[in-house]
Amino acid sequence: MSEAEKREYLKRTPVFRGLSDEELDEIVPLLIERKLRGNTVVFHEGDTASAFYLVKTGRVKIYKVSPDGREQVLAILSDGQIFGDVPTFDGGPYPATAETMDDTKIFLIPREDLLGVVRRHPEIAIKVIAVLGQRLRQALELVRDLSFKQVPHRLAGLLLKLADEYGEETEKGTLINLSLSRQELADIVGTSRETVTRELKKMERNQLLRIDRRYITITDREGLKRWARL
Amino acid sequence: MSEAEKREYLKRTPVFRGLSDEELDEIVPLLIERKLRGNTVVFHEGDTASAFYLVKTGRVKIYKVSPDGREQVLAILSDGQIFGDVPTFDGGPYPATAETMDDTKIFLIPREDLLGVVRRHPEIAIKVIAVLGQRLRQALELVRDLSFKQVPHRLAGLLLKLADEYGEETEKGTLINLSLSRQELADIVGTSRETVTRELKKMERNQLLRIDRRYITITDREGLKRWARL
DNA sequence: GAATCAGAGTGACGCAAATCACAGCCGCTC
DNA sequence: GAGCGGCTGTGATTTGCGTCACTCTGATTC
Repeated sequence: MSEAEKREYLKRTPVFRGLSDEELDEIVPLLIERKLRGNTVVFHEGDTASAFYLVKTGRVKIYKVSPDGREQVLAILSDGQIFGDVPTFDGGPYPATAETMDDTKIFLIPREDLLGVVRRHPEIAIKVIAVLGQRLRQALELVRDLSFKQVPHRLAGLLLKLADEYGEETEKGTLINLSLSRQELADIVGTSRETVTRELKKMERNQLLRIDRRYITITDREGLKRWARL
Repeated sequence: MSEAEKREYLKRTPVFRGLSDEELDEIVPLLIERKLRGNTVVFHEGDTASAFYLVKTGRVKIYKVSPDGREQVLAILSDGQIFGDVPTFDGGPYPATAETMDDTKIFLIPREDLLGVVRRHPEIAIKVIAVLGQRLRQALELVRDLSFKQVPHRLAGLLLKLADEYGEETEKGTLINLSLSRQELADIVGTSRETVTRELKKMERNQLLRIDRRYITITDREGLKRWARL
């Protein structure tokens, strides 16, 4: 990938957006490109931070694991999104595990290099604050959902969010263009595979959506919103 | 409160710690002191941020409310701790409600004033990042607990945390020197009042602690840790 | 086309914890 | 001291959902 392309890429990124070309030229040489197969762990929760990551192509999931192996997904990241930011800046361990979901291209910037850049351009710190604030809001929304909403509502809410982010309009309704297994849906919502199956069926029976294998088409968005109690 | 006292106070605060006296002198005049009775709402979730707060005396709880009035407490803050930071820096609405638990003295700094200070002293931004990182880790721990642990373990974990933060050693064990009602404990752990009662009794029966009204003394810390599956 | 295997659907069952419904129990004030 | 209102403790009941134990489906490989 050429320098110029990398620069263009950085401009689409939440932390480096809005920097001048000269500033970006300082960052570009720090980018290290990596290709990863699907289901590759980038780092484990608890590892000490060595780098800051950016997703180029493919999807990366960030999750916590319970002692008995259950997963709670915190975020699924794709093009232009960053991860491993918190530990890079505060020096602590990664608070969750990061794993690729498909074949993926990522960039990484070694921690020390990035800290140098931020020291030289403190205005980046303001952007970082914005990103962390965003993350924190997200995390608190998850807390609210886990604490107050029951599974069917959380699931419906997830589908609506996925439709917004990855939806594609068809004559039947909004097709969620993101191939997730029942287990993956369960890990996001915080429930079991079986319950996802059952609740999806229930929604289908209520004419809210249509299921075809892994593809879900939302046919009644308003109804689904009511179902989600949103 | 005198200027000098305010300066000393700021030095004990996570964001302003480590600043020079001259820098602090710039901040001191921005501090506005407020006395609040117990159970006073400082701001509601969703309000647009007008200021940044610091706790002087008393306790402030930060929490989310469900549509039917249940509360999930995110943090209980006391001397020297700050709140309302995220929205102050990213300009969004407050992500949760803040309410005093007793008669309280707080300081506030209007948003615009604080942003001015940070613009003039970008090194504060680094501190802010550290605080947000800390908050985010905390929030993710809460997610983990809600998602993976069941109520008895969460409750035991809370007691251990309270013992660390507010504990006082006695000959009987560690007395938790913080008067919380069953309902408040329930709101922190994310359960019901009745369940807290029952689970506390269960721990008392198992010789892990002693209950005297609102005062809990932990008599077997190791046992309690095992109970918490920590 | 048989064999294999991961993912998906389904029913039965059990259990943690919420909810409901009361009955004490302090600390108030009048 | 009677009455009152906010916290507690307690049993009975309900329920949401996880778990278990299968079967079924549709790819993939031989």
